Amino acid sequence: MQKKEESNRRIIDAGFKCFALNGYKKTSVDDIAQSAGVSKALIFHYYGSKDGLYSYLLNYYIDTVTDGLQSFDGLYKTDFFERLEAFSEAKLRILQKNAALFDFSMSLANDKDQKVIDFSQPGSDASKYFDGVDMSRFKDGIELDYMIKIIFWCSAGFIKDADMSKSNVGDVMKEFKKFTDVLKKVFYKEN
Amino acid sequence: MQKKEESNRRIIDAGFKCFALNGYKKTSVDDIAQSAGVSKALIFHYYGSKDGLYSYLLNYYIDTVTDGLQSFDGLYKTDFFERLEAFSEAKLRILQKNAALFDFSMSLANDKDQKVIDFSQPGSDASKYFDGVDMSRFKDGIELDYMIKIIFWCSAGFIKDADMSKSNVGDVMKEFKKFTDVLKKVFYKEN
DNA sequence: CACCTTATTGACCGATTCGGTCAATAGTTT
DNA sequence: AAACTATTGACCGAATCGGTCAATAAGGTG
Repeated sequence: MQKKEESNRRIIDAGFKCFALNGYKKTSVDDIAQSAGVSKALIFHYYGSKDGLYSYLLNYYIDTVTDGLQSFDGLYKTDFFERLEAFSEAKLRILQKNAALFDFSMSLANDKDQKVIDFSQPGSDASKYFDGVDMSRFKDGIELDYMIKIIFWCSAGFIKDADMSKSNVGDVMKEFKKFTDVLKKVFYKEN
Repeated sequence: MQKKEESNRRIIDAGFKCFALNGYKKTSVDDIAQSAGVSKALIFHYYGSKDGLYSYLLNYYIDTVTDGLQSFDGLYKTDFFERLEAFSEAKLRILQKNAALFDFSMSLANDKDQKVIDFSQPGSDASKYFDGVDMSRFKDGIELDYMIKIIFWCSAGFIKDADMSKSNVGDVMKEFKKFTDVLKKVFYKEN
């Protein structure tokens, strides 16, 4: 009887989606139950309370991201774009496990509910994943900070537009590489 | 007695902010009243109902954007970046009137409430403001679509990061021009 | 088939919040 | 102080909130 696991999976997905969309306070258990296509009573049966479900989801999210990035194996790459691609792919592979995880992670920073603030970890920022990168290949005539910002705006825009649901990580990364190739071509010195 | 106008102004600001944050259904009149620092009764006294306030805000938003873009005077510019700058500045000047307007406009697309869908206009897309632009100055070796996407991702990122509250439009545009200069330098043919 | 176990639900609870009303109050002008 | 306007606290019935529980539906096993 693996019906239980599927119901549970749907509750988790719906929970991430709803909490990401409306925050802790403005999300009702009824919302999640309806989104999951499951009775409200079942959610309380599994998680005891709204708090219980939220705590579970938050830990689930933290564990997933931590585990995923712990195995990040791109730190040996010194080329900026190779590192960016490796990091983006690692992140995408994590988020692919659950499409709503990404929205949920974005919503944590905006949720003003004390319950969320108390739980929230001091955000795993991306900067530490870019230590020891070789910046000397960037063009000299253009301010480096601006190029970096442009690159990260593009990454954010790409990941936001990317349709993660229907395509696999490999395809998405192939498309992403086309953009980094353009950026590399225009931002790196010519030689 | 212009106290009335200030209270009204605060209700409008708070209304935009709250509706943008949580959508129509998940926003309570109490939320708006608290955010505006005003009693709930006053809101009903001015606007009659939650519907009434929302309709007023929606029309206010539509009128503001329509009026603002009607006077857009950059259509004669054929250079892509000059047109982009002119369009961005026009948009910024509109949004500067009310900081919450921008968030509100973004939220309209996401609000699934039927009340919002019924009211919502068919979004004033930016594409028609880029007719007749000269694309021949872009480099030949790079796919044009990718460059365009990159440029618009950067615009979105910039406008999202920009702190509209403390600085005036002129300063923000000066900073924006630094970025378009970088993009122009790397995406235009050299001559 | 009957029997047992597990998964799931509809109906319900008291408490809170919802949109909305209204008589009373505070502030300003004359 | 009288008159008027702006604003509010207290309150309404209805809806929704988080949460409970007995009943049921749905396998698995003999």
